[in-house]
Amino acid sequence: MARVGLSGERLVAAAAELADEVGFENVSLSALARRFGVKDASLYSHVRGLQELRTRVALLAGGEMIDRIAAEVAGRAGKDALRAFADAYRAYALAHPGRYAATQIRVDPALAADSPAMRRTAEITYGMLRGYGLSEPDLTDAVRLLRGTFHGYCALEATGGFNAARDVRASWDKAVDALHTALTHWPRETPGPSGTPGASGTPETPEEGPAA
Amino acid sequence: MARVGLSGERLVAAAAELADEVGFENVSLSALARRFGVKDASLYSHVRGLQELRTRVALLAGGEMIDRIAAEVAGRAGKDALRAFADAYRAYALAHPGRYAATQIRVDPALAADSPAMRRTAEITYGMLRGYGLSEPDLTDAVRLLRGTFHGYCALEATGGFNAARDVRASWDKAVDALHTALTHWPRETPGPSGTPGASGTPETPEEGPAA
DNA sequence: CCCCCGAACCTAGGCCCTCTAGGCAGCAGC
DNA sequence: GCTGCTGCCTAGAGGGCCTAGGTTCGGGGG
Repeated sequence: MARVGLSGERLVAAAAELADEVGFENVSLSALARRFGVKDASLYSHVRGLQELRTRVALLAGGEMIDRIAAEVAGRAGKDALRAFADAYRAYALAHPGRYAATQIRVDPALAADSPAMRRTAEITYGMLRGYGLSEPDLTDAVRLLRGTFHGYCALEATGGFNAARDVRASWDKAVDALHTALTHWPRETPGPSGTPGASGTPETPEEGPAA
Repeated sequence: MARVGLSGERLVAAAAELADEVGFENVSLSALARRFGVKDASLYSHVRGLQELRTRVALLAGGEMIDRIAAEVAGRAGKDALRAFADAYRAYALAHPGRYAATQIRVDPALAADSPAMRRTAEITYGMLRGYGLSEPDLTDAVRLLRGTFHGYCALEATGGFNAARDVRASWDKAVDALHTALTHWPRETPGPSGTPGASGTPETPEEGPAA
């Protein structure tokens, strides 16, 4: 039979495309094999199974996403950087819903920890926040707030959670503005009576990026 | 054979429990039937299929969730109400991960629109924001920001997205504080040159709740 | 009390999916 | 041209969703 020239990379790339078309949870090895004109059992020489395929798509998408974000954030600071980050994030999530969904799966922390995408994401996120003059643990708290808001907003928008007539893009701009004011007026530790312990230590393990 | 006494309600309730145990995406009709000591084909007299089961679990969970939230928010206003809402939201999401995941699936908008849970969620959310003195379209924008942040934060926490050593609960408190300051310093329309149209009309279709 | 009828549960089977075991054929190097 | 690796194959087990049609249980009317 004519050899198609399968490889792990080609499978992962095709799976990412398929995910954007039919949804991440609907990518199946069968469908992927069909797309290559090949039997599903043939894929197992290149990919250990569905799970490995999924995590490889997740890492691919995480890398793509942080590259786009980094390109937009580069050279900007403060509110400009925040807006660039936010818009690039949302643009990727909307343009590549399947890949974006992939970035949200649970991945073996050890495997994720030494993925370059994660390291880059952490660097860029923390770097973007440096202009706001926060220090640990507020930095980590702010990163979590941003990641949560960006993800939740895009997830709700993608699943049709926003039904009101209001334009989503305009709402998004306002949300980013609101996050900016939240960051500039960040609730500092007011040393009240018996304040929280709040270990203001070193960065330790930085918060990671979308490819969790 | 001994009749087990199946019914749509019992199936949905059991599916919700199963979802909390094994994850929402892992509830299968087969597993549900097994749990009742019954063949999977027997479930089709009570439930049209997997999809209907899922959306019924989603509506159940949405109702439970907004009930808990309403109980906590009742009698509070301003920042107290926000904190009560947020904490009840997160508590439900962490205590019932499967049910919570169910609330995030895409549901037929027509079906969702006349679900009492959705109406209640919209009422309570908008009511909670009334103290911040916002008017449309800022109200809708603020609702979207809150929903996005709450959902994204809980989703990331649930899927293990927060790896840093920082206590998540403390981060959450800070995030809610930050949202409060964002709401109190909400970016108003500064009528600059050629400002956005910004139809400041009536509430129209209010934003709906977690049971999207 | 009995019968009867509808509902509750069953078996059988089709289709799709994942994954394993083992076979054959095309391409590289000798 | 031969050899051997490996890319792709067939065969098959196991599970999930769902339909069609059979059987038996339980309650209500005669």
